[in-house]
Amino acid sequence: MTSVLVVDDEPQIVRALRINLSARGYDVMTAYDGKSALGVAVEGKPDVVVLDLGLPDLDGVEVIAGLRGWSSVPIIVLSARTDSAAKVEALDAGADDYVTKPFGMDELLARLRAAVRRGLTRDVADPVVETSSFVVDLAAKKVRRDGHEVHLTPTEWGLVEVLARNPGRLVSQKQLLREVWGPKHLTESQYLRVYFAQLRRKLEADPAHPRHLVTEPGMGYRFEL
Amino acid sequence: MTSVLVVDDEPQIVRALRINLSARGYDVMTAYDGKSALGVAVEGKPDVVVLDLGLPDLDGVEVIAGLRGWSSVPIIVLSARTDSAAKVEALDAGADDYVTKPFGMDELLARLRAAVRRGLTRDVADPVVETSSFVVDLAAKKVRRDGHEVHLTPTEWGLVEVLARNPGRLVSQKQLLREVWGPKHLTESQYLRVYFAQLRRKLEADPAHPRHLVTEPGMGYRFEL
DNA sequence: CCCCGGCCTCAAGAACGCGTAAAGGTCGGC
DNA sequence: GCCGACCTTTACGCGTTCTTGAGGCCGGGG
Repeated sequence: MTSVLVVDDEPQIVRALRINLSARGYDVMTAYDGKSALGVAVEGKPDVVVLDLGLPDLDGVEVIAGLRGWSSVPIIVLSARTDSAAKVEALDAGADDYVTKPFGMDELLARLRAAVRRGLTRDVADPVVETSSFVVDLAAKKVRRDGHEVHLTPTEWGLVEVLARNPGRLVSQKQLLREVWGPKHLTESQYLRVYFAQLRRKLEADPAHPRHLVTEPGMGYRFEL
Repeated sequence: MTSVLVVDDEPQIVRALRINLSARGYDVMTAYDGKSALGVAVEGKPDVVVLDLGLPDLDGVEVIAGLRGWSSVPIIVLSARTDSAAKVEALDAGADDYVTKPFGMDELLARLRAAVRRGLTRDVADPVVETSSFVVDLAAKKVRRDGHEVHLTPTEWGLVEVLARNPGRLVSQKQLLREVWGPKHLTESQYLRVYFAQLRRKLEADPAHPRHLVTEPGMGYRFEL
């Protein structure tokens, strides 16, 4: 599911976007000021950010810079300012697109699709992730170990998929919970413990000392190749 | 040098763009209709395409489709049509941006820079901050020293993350406490001393004389590269 | 000279998060 | 209605991490 972070201090705009985006199958996160936006972005790893420039706490350019410091997520800027100086500033700070308010929802959605499409083409790398003891085929949704196929339940596969798409990276508990169980179960970290135990029994040579499905206590999990 | 393909059937627009782009160091190619545009694109492999939609021979969407068949080069569409249907159509066909005529040259150039930037950063590595004795990978949340990975606890990582995102800059005690422990612990500067001692033991060659995790007495801490 | 504020170090108990097992609960197929 | 597969929930032992207090060091000011 594609996730969108909407940042705006006007509740009615956030509400309108949430309704429209949710109806089209996007997973919507929201923030009402710049600092919390940065926090949510770190936690949730959205696929695209819709950012209003008139935030109460931080200047829009600062928010863009804060995101660009560590992420290349597409950023679509919303603003009431129509002068080109504002557009140039935002785009040169690292924004991907600039839409002036009032905006047409159709157009925004189209620009959002364009931004997401670009973001995706970046990591359509080889759909097979391989470790020393098992192989994950992301396209076929299959896992093989010693030549034999290992049967995974839907939830187990969901976890493996998210991890295999971020090999070597630390994936936060919240991101796993959001992508596998949905945004309403962000605190059910016990699920993760139960399922990681199962996955290790199925995939690790020594489940008590996992080499590939690694826990980073207090932070998340990591898929080591 | 960055190369731009300008496609428009109005000579004065092509001329204006050629002058402006050349003056800014771009290598400019031109075409006046859709078919030759596709030919020039194949021959010249431009880094970005500026495409007018009102071409004499082909519909704009066809040109976009023709390019997208083999290339993921960024496409910026120019058009006199302001209705959202036209924008949606072009963007969904694979365009990256849509600018309505008449357009401001500053804005077009900024959107062009944004498009080129995206094209370049397509597959760069994770953002890493590097010092002479250790390496911080912000996306993977990893720290390596002498090739070996160093394990950090969540609090330790929180500090390193804030510092690494502000390399060389002085970060006040309050900012560190607020970002790692939250706004209710702004006076617990002892936490910082304890954790900086731990981090120096883990990361510095000579923990008693830190070179990278530097204390600025009475003010805060600084991450020296 | 001594005092004091700010810093570093060390250590120990409390609090937290993890892994594991096993017991309910739900759903669809037979 | 029964059964199996899967998901959710509870409970508990254990290791790690966080917090907290005490003591020592250093430099500036009285």
